[in-house]
Amino acid sequence: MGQAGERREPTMRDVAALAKVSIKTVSRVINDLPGAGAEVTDRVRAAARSLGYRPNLTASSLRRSDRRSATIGVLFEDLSNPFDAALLRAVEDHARRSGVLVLAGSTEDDHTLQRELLLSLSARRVDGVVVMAAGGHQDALQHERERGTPMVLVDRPPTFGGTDCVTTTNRDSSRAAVLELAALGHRDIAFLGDRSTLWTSQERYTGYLEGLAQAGLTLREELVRTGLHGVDVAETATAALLDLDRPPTALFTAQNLVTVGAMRILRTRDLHRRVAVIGFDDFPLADLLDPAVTVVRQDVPGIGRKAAELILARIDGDTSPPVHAVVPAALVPRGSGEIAPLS
Amino acid sequence: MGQAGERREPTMRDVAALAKVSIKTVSRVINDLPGAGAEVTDRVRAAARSLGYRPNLTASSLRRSDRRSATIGVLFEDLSNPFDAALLRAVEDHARRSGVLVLAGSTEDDHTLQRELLLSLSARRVDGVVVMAAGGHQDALQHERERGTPMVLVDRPPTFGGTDCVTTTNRDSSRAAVLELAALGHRDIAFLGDRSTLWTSQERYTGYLEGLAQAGLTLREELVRTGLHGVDVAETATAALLDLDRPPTALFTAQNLVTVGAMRILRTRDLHRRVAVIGFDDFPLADLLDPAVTVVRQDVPGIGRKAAELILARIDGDTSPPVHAVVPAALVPRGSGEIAPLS
DNA sequence: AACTCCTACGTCAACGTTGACGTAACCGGC
DNA sequence: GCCGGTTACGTCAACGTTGACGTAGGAGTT
Repeated sequence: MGQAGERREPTMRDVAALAKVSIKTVSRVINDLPGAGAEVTDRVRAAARSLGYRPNLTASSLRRSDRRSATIGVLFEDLSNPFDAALLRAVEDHARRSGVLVLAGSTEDDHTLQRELLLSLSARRVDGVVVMAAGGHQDALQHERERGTPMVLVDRPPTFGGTDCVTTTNRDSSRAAVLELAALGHRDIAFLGDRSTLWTSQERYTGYLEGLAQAGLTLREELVRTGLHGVDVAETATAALLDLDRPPTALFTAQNLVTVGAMRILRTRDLHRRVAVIGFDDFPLADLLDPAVTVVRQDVPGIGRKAAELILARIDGDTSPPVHAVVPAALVPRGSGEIAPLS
Repeated sequence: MGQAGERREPTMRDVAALAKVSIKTVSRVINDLPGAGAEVTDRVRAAARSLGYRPNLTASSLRRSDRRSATIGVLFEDLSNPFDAALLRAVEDHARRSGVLVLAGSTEDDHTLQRELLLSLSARRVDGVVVMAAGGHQDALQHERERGTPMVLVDRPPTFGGTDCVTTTNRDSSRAAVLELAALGHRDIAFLGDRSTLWTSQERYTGYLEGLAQAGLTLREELVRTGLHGVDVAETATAALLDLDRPPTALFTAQNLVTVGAMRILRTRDLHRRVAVIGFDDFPLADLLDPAVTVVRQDVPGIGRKAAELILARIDGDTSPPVHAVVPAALVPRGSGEIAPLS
């Protein structure tokens, strides 16, 4: 209520007094429930307007039997990451259309923080949560789910049962990317991945292995670099790969920031037109780089929409069996992935 | 609470019954208030844990005299825009450290939507709001502010009084950018701006005019293109500029998406190494483009921190006069802005 | 005319929590 | 043994709203 005024918020009681009706009648009018005459309805509306009455959803949800707060929690790793931000936006859009608002938080892929945020959301009695699970164990998530909180995981599936999730074709699309590179003649294809505690990293790595196998290539362990959290670390790893006696002629970078780091180093070494790159996850301006970056693009709006649909349905009491929705990703050839090896 | 269990949430009453104390004692223990003995405290804690008790912040805030919901609203234009997303993240971080969560929404620069979202936030009794005002009139914002809701505007100042805001050095930095281009010998410097209803666009345009004047250049009206909302429109406008009989040798692009559109067209016309560009707002990968893009970079974390500090202080009852904080932006020379005109 | 039914209200208690206030037990000092 | 003070509880009402239920009056039916 703050510095200006310090007035008490008008309540239904105040409206009732002004309109000379009972508080219950005000409740009926405000909620468009039957049982209020036309003339009384007008009087109540006028009184509410003149007092600047605003319904109190917290009091209402406390008392109502359904207990809805019309609010969901969204916990992603980092809301400033373009992927997370786009996903949040998609979820928010669909939620808003159902009158549901979004409490958003960044978990930093940290269990403790994720747990604290879950508790904070729970204290505010959100109707459900959409979570990008922090890597490693999911104890706090599982506990929250088992309390009955509707939950949808995005990007990464649960390690426990009974919970919906929405992911993309991590493994299949990774395999396809590697086969694409192999088809151009690349035999030394490196894998640069995010922290290997992340399910997506593991899946993409598995896809990489499958791709190599299917192409009849043998894995060179020293071409695999994981645990690359952020652009800086990815740069270092890329530099190290290029310093090998037999450096890779193509890179499969399994996360957007890793792709950026790799491109940056290739650029500084003037190898960007000679070493092929396919990245997982599209990112803004990938098409404007030199060369434009070939990526596996997730359908972010599609994932967000699906996640929103699922959580809203569960909140509405949908008790059908849990769903693992897989939204297909697509290879977007732009140039960097179409560079053939120097023979 | 959803499909699994359908159990009733345990309340303080349940905990009290199990611990064989009064409900008020449970309240004291849960809130770490004095007046509970050591043995009783242990019993209550044990009971709460065994029942899986979770405090109900909505009930608590309804009853408490301070009425805090420990939640603020954040309404930005588009949460998937990198600038907005980074700002949200900065605000969220600082709020969380004070135990405050963030209800986030995108206004799409639409008054109606902004008004609806404000009402939704108000119904949930948020403690305050941080808003990127939609262009044009600010009636709904002003009304909300006058009700006493603590409010901080970011990126754009209020058209009404008594309200804090945080902006950047739009005009000064724009002038500096134009002077930079002029110093290189550019005499035909175009201005490409976002919708001119936006205060930031106007300020940046004013800075552009000041820069021209200070450099002794005359304004060529046909080199000014505004109302460019989004990358596509910016592309069209850039193409039109380049098709002039006497096209500009330098572009000042006054918003990040506009910069992207301009770079894209310069690239397709192979003019990217001949036409200079300075953009307002940094964006991811600006340093990786060819040429790397010289930009005016806002201190986004600084803006977010300041906004969070202000709103939290106001919520805490700070009644000092309203502040217009200006967080300085910096010119980041990377290459595109250092291209001299062909003589 | 007595009846049922419906509409348009009103009254009351309860949602989960906490502020205000009450009280019994105990402590120290004289 | 009495007083004033403190500690550790408990009781009660209230925050703003709504579900359950009550009731008065009118319309329709028999």
